[in-house]
Amino acid sequence: MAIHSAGFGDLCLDKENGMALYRQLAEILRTQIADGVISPGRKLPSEAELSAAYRVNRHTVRQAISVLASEGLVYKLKGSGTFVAQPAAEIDYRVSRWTRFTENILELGRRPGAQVRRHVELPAPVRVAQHLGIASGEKVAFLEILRFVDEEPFCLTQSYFPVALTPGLTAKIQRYTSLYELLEREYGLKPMRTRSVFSVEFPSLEGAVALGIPRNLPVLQVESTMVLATGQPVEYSIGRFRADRCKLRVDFT
Amino acid sequence: MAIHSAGFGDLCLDKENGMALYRQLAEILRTQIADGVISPGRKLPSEAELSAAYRVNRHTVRQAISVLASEGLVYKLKGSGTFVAQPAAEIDYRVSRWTRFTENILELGRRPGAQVRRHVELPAPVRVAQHLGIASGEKVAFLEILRFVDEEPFCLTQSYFPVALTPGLTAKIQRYTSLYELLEREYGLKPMRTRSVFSVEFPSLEGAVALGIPRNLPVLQVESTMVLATGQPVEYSIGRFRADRCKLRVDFT
DNA sequence: GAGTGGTCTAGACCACTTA
DNA sequence: AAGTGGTCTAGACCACTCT
Repeated sequence: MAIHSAGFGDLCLDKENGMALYRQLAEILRTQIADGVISPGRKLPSEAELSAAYRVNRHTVRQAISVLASEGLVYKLKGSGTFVAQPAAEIDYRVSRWTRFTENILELGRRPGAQVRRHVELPAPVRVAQHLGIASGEKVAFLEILRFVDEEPFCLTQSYFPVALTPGLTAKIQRYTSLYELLEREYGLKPMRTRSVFSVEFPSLEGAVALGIPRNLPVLQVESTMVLATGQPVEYSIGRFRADRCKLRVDFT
Repeated sequence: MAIHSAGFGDLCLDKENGMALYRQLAEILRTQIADGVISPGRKLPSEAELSAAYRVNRHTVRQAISVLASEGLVYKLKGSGTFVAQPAAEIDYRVSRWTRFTENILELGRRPGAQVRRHVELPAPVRVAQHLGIASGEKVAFLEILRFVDEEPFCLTQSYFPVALTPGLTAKIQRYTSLYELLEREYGLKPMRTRSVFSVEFPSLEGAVALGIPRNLPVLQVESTMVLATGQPVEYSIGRFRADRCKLRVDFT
């Protein structure tokens, strides 16, 4: 493949100005991406091409690209090339007492989706038991759901429910697209969010694969506790959101 | 300097098992750190030592260490060495309608601190004007404050106030340790948080230096709008928290 | 001055994708 | 089969820190 871009002479990098070559190259590429010289989804020149064009070693090129990759600005496909990431139209996701994923996304005029990856009953781990106000080891229903917006992975959620409140939950989940529709129709439960804790974490290997991001891209994690009108805890969940796709908004009304 | 650690033979890395050498080495180091074999604050063996001990090239060692560095597990000091990061005792920071930094930290039994890095009046940028409900270009007081917990950088906050509501703010700020004490005593204002937007961002160069973190470590960003009892916006702020030091908690009471 | 991490080059082999 | 990124080695020079 030929290099289409004009201006790929060799004048560009300056060995004397004190800034490392790879930083200079990263800056050039960052600017070209920002300016749309290489548009989202398009392939960057290969490492060999950049190496030749800027007259630096291929490893120096790799170092430059790795900077951009660690910021999520580009992504690499083995054997295929390095591509400019989609600008990740940001989703303004509301977190409040009553908001639920499906309605939240529909209100934004986008298509919500979900895939149940795991559904089992298990003894409550200590941490989960504490949040649910039950004895450690008591049975809980565990759900792991990967959620999509416009068919793109958006967040991976692990939820725990006391089996006492939601008997048979793991069996019924496949028949619904919305978790909260299920809770209301099958059990007459209307959980209310009572606490959310926001933090930045790096995904597990499995989580990264599910969300379609590299392990070195951080996720926005939200631990939430849901209760009934009586105050009894009904759900403890850990949601891991793709940090490049959303901001989480809380309104203190 | 001699190598103190026992067990630094050469048996460890397996070239055949398919996992890259640098990943294997990263895993070994990660485990040693987790197990306390190398305790926080202590120096890792130098790149040259690791290279010799595990019989791999120094670049392979660097690649392994860079994995850990990008997770904030270790940090490097030029000319000095690579060190295990402090486990960063996590701070449970409450975000609510009325909570303020100083009280928040005092309640946790820790020492709050602050340093005003910038205080100027300037014409409101578009974005700021929108949030404050004023005309773009109208005068606002701009404050940049670096906050500490136990003398360690904790968050960097940029705040904007309409000058009309807080005349002379930038001149008075140096006389107070708590911003909200100032607002109440000098202007009789009791701002209430009405909205917070949480996201993950990478720090600017300057921000990274102030917070004492590398640029490739993400920060937890919180954009907040504060209003008076009348509903009039009085402050728009962007706080960037060290993600390794805190979780932000919201209670929906 | 010795030791450290930071940067750059050169060359090699591999597994994977694409055609 | 050709091209791509992934990994590893070897050797070099630098600026910085420590003592």
